[in-house]
Amino acid sequence: MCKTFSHPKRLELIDVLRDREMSVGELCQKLAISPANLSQHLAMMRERHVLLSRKEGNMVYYRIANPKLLQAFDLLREILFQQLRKDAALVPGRAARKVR
Amino acid sequence: MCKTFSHPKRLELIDVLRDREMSVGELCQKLAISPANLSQHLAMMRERHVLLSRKEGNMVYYRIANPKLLQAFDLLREILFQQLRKDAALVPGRAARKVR
DNA sequence: TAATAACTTTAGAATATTCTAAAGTATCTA
DNA sequence: TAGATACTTTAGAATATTCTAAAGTTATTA
Repeated sequence: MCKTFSHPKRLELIDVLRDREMSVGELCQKLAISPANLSQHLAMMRERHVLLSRKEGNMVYYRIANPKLLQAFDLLREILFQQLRKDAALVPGRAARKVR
Repeated sequence: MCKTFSHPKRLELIDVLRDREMSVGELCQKLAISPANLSQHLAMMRERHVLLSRKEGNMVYYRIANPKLLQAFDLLREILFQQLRKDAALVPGRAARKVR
């Protein structure tokens, strides 16, 4: 499952699907990626139960399978921001500036 | 940072370091992996601020940099177990058995 | 101070992932 | 029903990751 998170476009995918499901066409535009390549990423995330898909007529809609995934990602994001604040504090010219 | 999680030995590393720091030698035994290879994984995780290291005499001790990482992993683990329960419920012969 | 122990680094071979282009499958519309 | 739309699949080339073996550090011990 964690392999699903090791590609920037796939992380973007999770972020973009955070609030609502989207069709492959929409995702294709948002991510600026070829349909074939997008479809491969989507298939892989679906097989690993990270995304769910639903077909409606001509179009296929994808959504995040489990809301806990978003909770986990919010925690990881917090870690990242904490780290960025620490790193910024170490840059001499900006040591005094509080990054909030 | 998420690339850090895309290799089974690195996930094992996080799991093994959950409760306490460990020396490279100890980790090498626990994970059954060559020192050189382990050192590469450790270096990569340290550079990405997932692990911290501390040198004491001859030995180097590694630990998890941020406890929130463990929270995030517990959430992912829950997702995985929820999924396993769903999958088990779909196997005909075991449909009636409650997996708890 | 020479030898050893505990790690790390480097280079390159082995392996895995990712992307592109072309062909394929449903579904819809004129 | 022919063509178009929306997406998927396949094959293989391009790229990235991982591992192994050998050499390199640093600290300890005889």
